Amino acid sequence: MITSTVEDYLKALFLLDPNGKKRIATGELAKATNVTPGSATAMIKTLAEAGLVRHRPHYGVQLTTTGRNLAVHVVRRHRIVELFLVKILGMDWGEVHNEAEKLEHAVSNEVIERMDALLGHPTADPHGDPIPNASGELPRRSLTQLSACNEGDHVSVARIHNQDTEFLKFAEESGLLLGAKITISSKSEHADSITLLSGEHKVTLGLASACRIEVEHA
Amino acid sequence: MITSTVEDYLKALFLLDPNGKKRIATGELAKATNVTPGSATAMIKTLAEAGLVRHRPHYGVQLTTTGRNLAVHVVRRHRIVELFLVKILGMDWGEVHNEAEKLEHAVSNEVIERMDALLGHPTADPHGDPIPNASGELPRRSLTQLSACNEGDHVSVARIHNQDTEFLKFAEESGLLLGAKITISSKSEHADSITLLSGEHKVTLGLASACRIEVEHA
DNA sequence: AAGTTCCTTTTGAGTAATCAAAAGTATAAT
DNA sequence: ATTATACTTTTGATTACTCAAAAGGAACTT
Repeated sequence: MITSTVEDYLKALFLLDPNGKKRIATGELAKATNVTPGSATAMIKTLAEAGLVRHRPHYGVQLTTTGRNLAVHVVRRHRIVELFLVKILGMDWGEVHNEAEKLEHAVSNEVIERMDALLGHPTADPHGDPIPNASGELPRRSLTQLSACNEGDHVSVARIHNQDTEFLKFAEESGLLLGAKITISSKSEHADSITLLSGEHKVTLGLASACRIEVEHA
Repeated sequence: MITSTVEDYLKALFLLDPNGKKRIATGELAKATNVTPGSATAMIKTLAEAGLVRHRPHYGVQLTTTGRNLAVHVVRRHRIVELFLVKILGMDWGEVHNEAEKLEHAVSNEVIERMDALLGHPTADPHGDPIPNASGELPRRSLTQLSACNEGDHVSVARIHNQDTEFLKFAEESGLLLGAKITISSKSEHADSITLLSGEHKVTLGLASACRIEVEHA
């Protein structure tokens, strides 16, 4: 039986490495799923027995094709639900992540496909995260991390890689909404910061935050 | 912690006796929740310790005010979700019950209140079952069981008390949809059946089925 | 090569739920 | 008043998780 706990572990593995190339450390998985390393080891064993992951002790773990397929559909459900909550129910994009964490395990395929149709088969959720299609394929976009942009670049915000409600509130107040057109006014590796103009707003971000924002060149 | 299993037991108790007057037998509860009597006994103990039910061994169990309050909100979530699935996502009314069984434990208050508003604060779900309001009060309607109607009565279908997908499909095909205007053409206690006219359709029902349909006099 | 550190795995124990089957209780029937 | 029946409760075991803490393995430093 695929419990919702199992779905959470699979999803975590997928999000830690969407391409399925790396080996994931037990501790990394434990951190991502908010359990102790011992719990992660135990679950990895269960997943390996079910053929959902490959595991070599003290080396690392990796999704199998079956495991990846399940994981990608959990992510699809999560992201469609998020978009649905924002677009149809009018919820705040900062609140919907936690809500979707629960719903992703409860909604059926039928409901997801109907939401998908109602939303016009979207390719990205309210944070700009790509929505896998019904066959489990991820749409490809060529995005750049904001931290990699240079002075004078004109770009638009395409993805905000941070589920923290407080950060999202800050982003919103700074005019860093999805699709916002911004100009890089200065960048300093030494000061570890980047300053940009977004409409009326002048915002300075640390590079650690800036690398969680992805942009599209105009 | 109120687990979704606890919610299911509370909901079952509520549905077995919405007014909270009767004492419910362990076996009845076990049947309603699809567990063995032993499991029900164990859970009753847990619920009693949490102050959600009153229990006297070998006598019966009853919701406390706290328990009833939780239960009524589970029912509210269930029925709003059902209506939402039919009205907004266009699903078949026969399919939505099982879907809602899962979602009732996963949707937050916030989502429910938004769905409620989107639906225009409805008072009944797709089966005609009353939707408790946000304070937990059930709307009152004076309905009659179809089985209690007499020859010549003109009534309209107001509630279908049966969650079985097959029965609902049959009802739909027989023109027994919510709001349908029907005329009782004959009734026989001996034959245990009632015959009615619904538009073009002439339908004969056993009284056992007929008492699961409630109607409103015109 | 030995030691230290960091990470992973194992072990033992707990919680929340389940079932099957044994034991107990209440009611109704003789 | 005893017995039969029908239901309820208890008991013991199982599953799917969880954690804390002990034990083990890999790799880097000296």
